[in-house]
Amino acid sequence: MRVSLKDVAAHAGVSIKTVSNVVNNYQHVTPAMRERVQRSIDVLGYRPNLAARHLRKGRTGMIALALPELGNPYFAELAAAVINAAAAHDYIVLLDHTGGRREQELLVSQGFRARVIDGLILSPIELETEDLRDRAESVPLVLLGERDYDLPYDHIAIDNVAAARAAVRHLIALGRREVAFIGARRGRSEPAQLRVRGWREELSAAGLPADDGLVAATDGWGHADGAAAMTRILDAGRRPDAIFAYNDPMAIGAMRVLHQRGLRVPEDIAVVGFDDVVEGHFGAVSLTSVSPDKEAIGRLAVESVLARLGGAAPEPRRVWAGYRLVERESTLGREAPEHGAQDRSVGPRPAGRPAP
Amino acid sequence: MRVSLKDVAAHAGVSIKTVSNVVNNYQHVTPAMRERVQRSIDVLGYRPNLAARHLRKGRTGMIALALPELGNPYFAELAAAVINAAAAHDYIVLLDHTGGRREQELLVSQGFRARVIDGLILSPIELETEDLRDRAESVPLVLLGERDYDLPYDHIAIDNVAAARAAVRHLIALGRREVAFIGARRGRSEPAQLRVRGWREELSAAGLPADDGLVAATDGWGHADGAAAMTRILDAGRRPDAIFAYNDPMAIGAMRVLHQRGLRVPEDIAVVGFDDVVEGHFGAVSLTSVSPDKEAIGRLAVESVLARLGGAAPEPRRVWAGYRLVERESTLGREAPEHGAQDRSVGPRPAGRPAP
DNA sequence: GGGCGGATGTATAACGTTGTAAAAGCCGCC
DNA sequence: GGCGGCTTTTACAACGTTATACATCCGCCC
Repeated sequence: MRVSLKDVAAHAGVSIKTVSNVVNNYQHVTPAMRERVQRSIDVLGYRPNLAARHLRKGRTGMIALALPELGNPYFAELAAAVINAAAAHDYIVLLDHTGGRREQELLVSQGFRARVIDGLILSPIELETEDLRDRAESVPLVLLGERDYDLPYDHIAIDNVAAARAAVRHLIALGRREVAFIGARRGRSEPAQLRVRGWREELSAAGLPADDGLVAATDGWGHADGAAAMTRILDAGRRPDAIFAYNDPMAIGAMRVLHQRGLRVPEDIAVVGFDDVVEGHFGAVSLTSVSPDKEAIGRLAVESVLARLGGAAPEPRRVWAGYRLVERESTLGREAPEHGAQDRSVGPRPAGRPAP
Repeated sequence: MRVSLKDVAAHAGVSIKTVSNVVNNYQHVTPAMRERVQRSIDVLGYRPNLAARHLRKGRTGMIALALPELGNPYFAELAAAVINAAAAHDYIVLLDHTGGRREQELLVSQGFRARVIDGLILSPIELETEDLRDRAESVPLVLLGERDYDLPYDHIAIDNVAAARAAVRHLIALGRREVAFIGARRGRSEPAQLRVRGWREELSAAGLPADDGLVAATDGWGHADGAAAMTRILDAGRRPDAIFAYNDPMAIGAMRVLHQRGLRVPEDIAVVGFDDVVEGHFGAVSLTSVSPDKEAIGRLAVESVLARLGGAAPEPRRVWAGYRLVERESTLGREAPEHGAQDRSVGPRPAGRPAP
């Protein structure tokens, strides 16, 4: 059986609490005593029982991170960032995936999946404001991502409208005049709304068309959805000279269709994605993309959750992490594609802390 | 504060244990009593404290899954499979990433990262047999992946040698005569060894060259490593007519280099990857790949861990999950690339349970 | 030398749950 | 009516930890 404080105490000939004091680095322990106890700890191979500690302290040392899906590399990279940030605070992350389904998101937000957690970081897709309004759950919640809620929860995101505008501005600066948007989700009120808005605003500001025929709604947000949307646009007879996609997988799916139709990227059609996932760096044509500062998002999310532990209730705040537009071959201007070229950054890097 | 069994008991006018019995669906509770207690539970909104339950029962209901990295979509998809399989047994998964570094893997295998778990599923990269031999940790361990250990732990994997042979056989059947291997890790004894062996065996069996000049060792296993390896092969003056890569990201990195050098896939060089990640389906040239049955691997891993809980110690076993070779454009034969073509399966689907 | 205060160690009671054993209630039967 | 055998409920003791309050020790000052 596992060795407990009691065993160590017996072995060292001291009280249980003294051992506990050593384990917890309590200040008033003589060096001699500390060493003596430590020796017993080492000999017996004592390791604290976290369940007991949790019970006693009322905290578990774990936070949950609920993402739509792990298959999307953006979320996988984000998860890695959160895990690292949490580890820096001696916190463990419990990962959950909702599939972006409202039902699952609701379940998670109400704590049914994991009732062992001190806090929850949730990246919702379909969840509506009302779903969260009557959340009868005391576990602190921090929201992530593009959805825009008017609710008393911390929300970490990049400025999606500004980022989308930067992407479209870049396309316009290249001389593109007909910029299609791929990926506003079909039949949903909110998601992708901010990126569509940025797209529309920037085009309007430049006096360019932003009609509905240029927006391709989709059911999901994967490669296949991007490919389907691109197919639909072309089959409808439109020939945009630029694409702005909701995320990188959709952009990549769209580029495959363009390739198959014999359209050249970027000569015939320039493409910009969103998320800057590694996959986009290594296609036959590398992908220009909006690159959110994932490290910052992860760090800020963890800090926000932890700041609300133990009943502390700071004013809810919206935190903006940084982003930048990374230009690659899919939007190259006149110059020939150059292998090994440095990434160039463009556009604002607002709020949050500066990226490393 | 949160409501406990005691509060419910007081509210319902019964003993604590009776409430506990209701919560746990204990058999001998009269319907009347059950309803009365249930009503109090509902009114007060009672939810069990898992920390206390864990302390009492000695189990936590959590298993850890330690993977090299989440950024690789194969591992992300595998993680999703494990999470689902665990959920089916009311188990929660705690995800950890080791970066494939021996030090981290050692730490995880010895339970230093998370000491709250009932079991551990570990996918090692650098860990050596000796590292595990003197593991002084009572938490059940199940191994995943290509490494081949002679140790008393369950090991879930596909038959890497056979799978590699199937991939190379496919290339040979297409008439390819010079098949390079990308991705044997540099300076390591074991990893990728099985896939290299399968590659070598199949080539030898066909009387084709399998010399060291056709093997490109790499430091990592990402896109960039694949690209670098491909560059090195070409710069060394070799002109293989086929590539077998350790995994899909490396294959994709290699294909980008081929594209930049003006070599056509599959006409000049056919490419086969390993893992069948979604990303490979949507490149300009879609990627033929060995597709392990990730669902089965996840399910088998969870079942193996859970079977060892509570001191049960079944005979250690090696379990083989199924796989198949999915042909796509990167190895198309004479036919022109055909959009929307059905995936074709080739090769064995051994052991494990059949895939759905 | 008695008292005082800070530093150090200890006994005990929680935290919320479940297993054990015993008590209480119920039934039919002699 | 009492008794055995069942079902249902209860009391109590763990599980391993930490917080609280108290006991002890030491040196120091008046």
